[in-house]
Amino acid sequence: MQTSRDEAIRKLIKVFRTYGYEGTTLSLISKMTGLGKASLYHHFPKGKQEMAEAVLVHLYQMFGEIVLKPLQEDTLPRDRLRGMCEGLNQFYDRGQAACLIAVFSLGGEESMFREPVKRALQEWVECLEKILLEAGCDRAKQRAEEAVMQVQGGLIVTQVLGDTLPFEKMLAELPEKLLEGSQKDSIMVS
Amino acid sequence: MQTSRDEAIRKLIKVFRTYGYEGTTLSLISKMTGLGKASLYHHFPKGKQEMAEAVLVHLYQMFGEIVLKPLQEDTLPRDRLRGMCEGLNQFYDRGQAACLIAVFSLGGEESMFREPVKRALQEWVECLEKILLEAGCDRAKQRAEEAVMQVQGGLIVTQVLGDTLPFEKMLAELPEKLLEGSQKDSIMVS
DNA sequence: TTTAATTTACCGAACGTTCGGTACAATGTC
DNA sequence: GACATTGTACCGAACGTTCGGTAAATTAAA
Repeated sequence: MQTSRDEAIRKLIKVFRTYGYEGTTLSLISKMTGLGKASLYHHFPKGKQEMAEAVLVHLYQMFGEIVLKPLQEDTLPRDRLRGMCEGLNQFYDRGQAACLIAVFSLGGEESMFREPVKRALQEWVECLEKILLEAGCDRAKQRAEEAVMQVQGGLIVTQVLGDTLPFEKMLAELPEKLLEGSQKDSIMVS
Repeated sequence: MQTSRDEAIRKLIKVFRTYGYEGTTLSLISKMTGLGKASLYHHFPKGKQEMAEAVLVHLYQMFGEIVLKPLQEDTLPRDRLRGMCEGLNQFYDRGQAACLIAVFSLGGEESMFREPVKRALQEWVECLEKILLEAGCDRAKQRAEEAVMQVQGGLIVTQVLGDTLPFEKMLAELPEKLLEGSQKDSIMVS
């Protein structure tokens, strides 16, 4: 049955996000999913690595749906950015859920997730850059990168401090800040 | 004294920064330091945990010296912030070196480094906030938190993309951006 | 000042445990 | 009966840690 695997993946997401790849053990997975080793290896024959890959794919699709999709809508750039920020707040559970891009970036050169993680990050930056160019922003790529930095760092700060407020505040102001000084969407300070 | 404890710590820093706590094995440590396992236990009787703690303490002191100290100088707020950014660029090797605050934030509640890491982050935010208040900034705490987010996220982006440029650009603009709209240190846009 | 005693720094081998992974029989479901 | 799913027992490898012991430096006693 397909549900079982998808259901397992949904639970696996939390484990890998919380403990990282090396910190996630099979017994931990077994405990958190309620599945025995045999069941896990039935659904993921290649073992732990396949589980992590499945989680990565699942989150990648979710990210596209929840965060990137609002950027493709046919509305004002500012509204699209707001849509993305709402998506980010949901996707990262108000900053409480770690980003696998950050978590799986550990391990130096020999990490097996470097490339897909890098591509995902680049895609995000490019999507943002496109909107900012469209809105007439200068240094669009730099702005896009800095927005991604802000979000990634926001996740860390949130988790370390155990407070979701800074993350949500930051997200709320991100669209305005990104468009600051843009030509087609200028802000008049009262 | 052939290999001092401090010398070992200096080499341990890179290992823990690169591989995280769980990803750092004793054999890896042994290889990177050139010390046998028993020698490591001679310098750090409590083992891996003590090594990580020693690294944490060492980096904490270094951070205070290189990053926080410039904030206490007797100059203009903007110059102090510039000093901090120079310190950050050095401390994080242009964004190539991970921050243990982020790396050791993994592991959920049961992580043994949560508290010291949290305190270090709070101290950083408070130092920044003080400067921003002094400079007459509104929402000083929020600005301070967002600056820390920017730096933390910048490290992740740098390491994932393998490009130090975005991090250095971000640092270069951080002081101006932080003081934007402040009363005592306003910026005249030409 | 020689020498004996102690401490310091270091090592590889081995410990018990847990790791990720496998084999296979037993169960459930159609 | 066929096939997906699971529980149990088990594997070699790697984990963090401890062991017994060596070589050299330091200290103490003669």
